[in-house]
Amino acid sequence: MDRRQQKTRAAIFQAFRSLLAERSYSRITVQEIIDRANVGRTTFYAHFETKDELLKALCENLFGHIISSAKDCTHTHGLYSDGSAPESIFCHLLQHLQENDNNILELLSCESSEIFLRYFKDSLSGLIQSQFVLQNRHINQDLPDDFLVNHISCSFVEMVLWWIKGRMRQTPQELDRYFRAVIEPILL
Amino acid sequence: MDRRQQKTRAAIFQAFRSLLAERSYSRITVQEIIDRANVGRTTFYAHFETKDELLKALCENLFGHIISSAKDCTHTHGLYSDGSAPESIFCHLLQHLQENDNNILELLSCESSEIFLRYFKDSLSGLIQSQFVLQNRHINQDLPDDFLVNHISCSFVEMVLWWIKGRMRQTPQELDRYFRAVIEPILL
DNA sequence: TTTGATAGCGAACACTTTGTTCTTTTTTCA
DNA sequence: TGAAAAAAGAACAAAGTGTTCGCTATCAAA
Repeated sequence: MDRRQQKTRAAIFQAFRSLLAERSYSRITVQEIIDRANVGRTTFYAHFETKDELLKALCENLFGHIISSAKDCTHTHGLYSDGSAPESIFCHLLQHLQENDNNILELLSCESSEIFLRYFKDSLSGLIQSQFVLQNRHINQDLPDDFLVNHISCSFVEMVLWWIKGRMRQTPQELDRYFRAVIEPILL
Repeated sequence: MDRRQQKTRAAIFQAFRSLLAERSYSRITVQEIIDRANVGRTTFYAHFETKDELLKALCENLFGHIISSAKDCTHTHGLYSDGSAPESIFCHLLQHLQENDNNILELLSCESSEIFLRYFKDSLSGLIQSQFVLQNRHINQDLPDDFLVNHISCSFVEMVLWWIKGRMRQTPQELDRYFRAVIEPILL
C-alpha cells in the first residue's frame, strides 16, 4: 500500500480515537476528525464511505489483532477446563489488556464503549466456540453449548468492563481468580 | 397533567418505538418521529429537549416499571439462594418478558438494543444490590460483592438477549433452569 | 531521472437535519 | 364562559453530510 495512504489512514484512526476519548461517538463529526487528522475532506471519503465504516474498520483492526493473538496462545494451551489453567486464553487476554495494547482500554472505557464491548464479545464467542469444536466435546450435558459460550464470553467482557470502571484496582491474577471462581464450577 | 400533553407524549413514544423497530436509533430523525406521531415540530421540542432526552425518558419509563414490579415480588420471596427458588425475581422477570409487557421485547431485539440492555443491567444491578444489603450478608466470602452483583445481573440480561436472538425457543422455566445452573454454584 | 499513475488538497455545491422564533388556532378546566 | 395552556405551521439560521471539480504533490517503477 502506498505510503501516503498508510499515513492518511493512521492519522484518521488516531484522530478518531483521540476524539472518542473526549466525547461520545454520536457527538463526533467528520469535520472534527479531518481537522484533527489534518487531511482533506475528499481524502477522508476516499478512505471511508461514512463515519460508521470508519468505526467498523477500527473495530475489526483492533479485535482482529487481540483475538488472533489469543488464538495462537490456545494452540499450546487451551481453555480453562483443561487443567493447564494459568496459561488460559483469559489470562492471556487480561495481560494484553493491562499492558494496554493498542490503547484498547481507552476504547473500552470511553462513552461509546458499548459498541466496542459487543465487538469484543462476538470475537471472543467465536474463539471459545472454535475451542469447543476443536476439542469435540460438550462442556456440560445439562446446558446447550451456545448458551454456555455466550455466558462465558459475556461474563468475561463484562468483568473487564467492571474492572475498568473500578479503576483497575485488581491485578490480572486476581481477576483471573474471580473469573475462574464463577466459570469453573459450571464446566464438568 | 393536561389531556393534550398526555396524548402528545403517548403519540411521540409510540411513533419513536415503531421507528426503532424499523431502523437503528442513529438513523431516526426528529422529523420522522413528529411525522409519524402527527404532532408539530414545536410541540416535540416543548416535550423533549433532544432525541437523546426522548430515549432517556423512554428507558426510565419502561425499566422503572419492570424493576419496581420485580421489587414488589422480592418483598414476599427473595433472590435465589433463599431456598424459595421458583418464585425468584428472575423467574418473575422472565415471565414479564415473555408476556411482552409494554412490548419491551421489541426494544431489546431492535438494532439499538445495546442502549436498552445497559439500562436493564443497571436497573437490575441496583435491585440485586439492594437485596443483598437488605439481607445484610455476603454471598461469597472469596469474591467482592459488587463483582458478583455485576456478574449476576449481566449474566441474566445477556441470557435474555441470547434467548431473544435465538427466537425465544425456550420456555421461561427452561431459561430459569439454565440461569440457576450457572449462578447457584457461586452462591454459598 | 523521468514519467504515468495515484493520492491528497481545498473550495464550492446541493442537500438534510436541527433547534428556535413567531403568529394563529384549538383545547382544557376552573 | 374566559383566561391560560398547548399545539400547529411556517419560516429561519446554523451545522453537518457527501459529492464534484480542477490543481498539486508524491510515489514506484522503468
